[in-house]
Amino acid sequence: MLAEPNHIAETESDGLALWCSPDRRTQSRVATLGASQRLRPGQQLFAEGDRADDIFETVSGTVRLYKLLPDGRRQIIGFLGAGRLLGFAHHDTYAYTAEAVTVVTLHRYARHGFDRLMDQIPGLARRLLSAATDELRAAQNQMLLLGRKTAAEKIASFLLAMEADGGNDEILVPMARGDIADYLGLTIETVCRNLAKLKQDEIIGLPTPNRITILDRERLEDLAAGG
Amino acid sequence: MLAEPNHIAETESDGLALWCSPDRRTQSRVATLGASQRLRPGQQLFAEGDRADDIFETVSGTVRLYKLLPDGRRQIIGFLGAGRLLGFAHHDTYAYTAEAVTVVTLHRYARHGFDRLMDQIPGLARRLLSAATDELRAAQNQMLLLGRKTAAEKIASFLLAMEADGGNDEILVPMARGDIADYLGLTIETVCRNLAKLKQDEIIGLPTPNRITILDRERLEDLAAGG
DNA sequence: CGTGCCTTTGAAAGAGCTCAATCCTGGTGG
DNA sequence: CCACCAGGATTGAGCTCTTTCAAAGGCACG
Repeated sequence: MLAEPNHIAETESDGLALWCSPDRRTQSRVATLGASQRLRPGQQLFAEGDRADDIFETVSGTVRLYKLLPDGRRQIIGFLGAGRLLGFAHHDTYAYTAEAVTVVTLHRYARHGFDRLMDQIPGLARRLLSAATDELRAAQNQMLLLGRKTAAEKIASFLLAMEADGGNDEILVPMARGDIADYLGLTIETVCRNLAKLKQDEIIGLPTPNRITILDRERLEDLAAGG
Repeated sequence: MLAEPNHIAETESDGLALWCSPDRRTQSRVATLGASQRLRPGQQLFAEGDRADDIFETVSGTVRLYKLLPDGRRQIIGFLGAGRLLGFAHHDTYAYTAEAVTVVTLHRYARHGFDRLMDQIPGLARRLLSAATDELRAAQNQMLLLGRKTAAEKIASFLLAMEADGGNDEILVPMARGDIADYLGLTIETVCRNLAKLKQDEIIGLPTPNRITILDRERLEDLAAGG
């Protein structure tokens, strides 16, 4: 997956965080490659199998990445908040579909120009490698979750991973229950039931479907780890 | 995960495939960093949480990478055949445990020397990025498998992914049933039962537990895709 | 103030798991 | 050379967790 669901807040990003070089000339070279874009909820950035001509950087909003089986079963690979890169398959087609969850603003860069940049800017490839390594680690954690955690453990892990913003114990959940289910390898009903259970046990509060408060972090962390 | 289980044959690799540069001076610089090593089945290369001081390259044999939950549940992240890199977390500790499945020979490189190389050899970081991107794609496929495929579909997908060697329809399975189960998010018994079912349906042959022949590739592929 | 979508809750069904017994095979020792 | 043993593989039976199918609730939007 391309993201652990950290940093999914609705904050703005000034962009180009990954390749903002100390060199000012480089910056402008990057900037001229990009075009800004705005998407409504549900709109696609690209679909699995499309020719991968562009690379994207999110500026605000939340994006979901997913793969489908022929019969329509869906696995969400990751959610991306502000300031993340996507579309970075070095092959010729995208390996997954990317859609806006909320209103999304982003930059689009032509891949061929980007390739050139990698040769010209020393350290860029290395910084991207570092980012890819992080995503790989997140993907491995998600494999552990999908393969070996129970529904309750998955939900607890998800909530803790989503919680990365305000510092208080308030989690803003931009995506619908169906997205959470397809991210955790569950059904909508199982997600609902487990959230209801957590609420009933007074581990979380659920003022609205999209706002969750952590009431007992310790027990939530125990659950997430499989305690 | 670090690998789709292609290239798991017992073949030898001449090593350093990823950074064998056209520049001969570079080659020797790399070579002097490395030390050879031989492990018996079950021996560890490193454990999750160890200080990540070294990077490894497999030469022959099969390695398993896995993560554990506190109570012992295990998720195998990937199997590595000959000529693969591992230990390449750019953080200070390994994110998973690596163990020999078969007898394994490998090279060990000091990370700090490797970091220097990345700055000195143009294109090395970029080649590694390309490798990391491939592994990411494999990890995403595995997330789809773990989160959304049935047991039968998982087994079929696994067999097809393992089949990458001889060109004939013979699959050599170096790992035990328990490893397969922990790779697919199943139990040993479910793996056995589904293999037995495939055999009974004359889709595969099972002359010994570690040798599987594909009798009806078409039906196997249908199964793997969720048909 | 409908209408439709998302969420929540209930009841029944089923896929995969657990527990347990048996089978097979390769390595050992007599 | 052959019987014995240990560990992995296989098979069986019952059970559990999650899913499936179904029916309300609730909220936003027109």
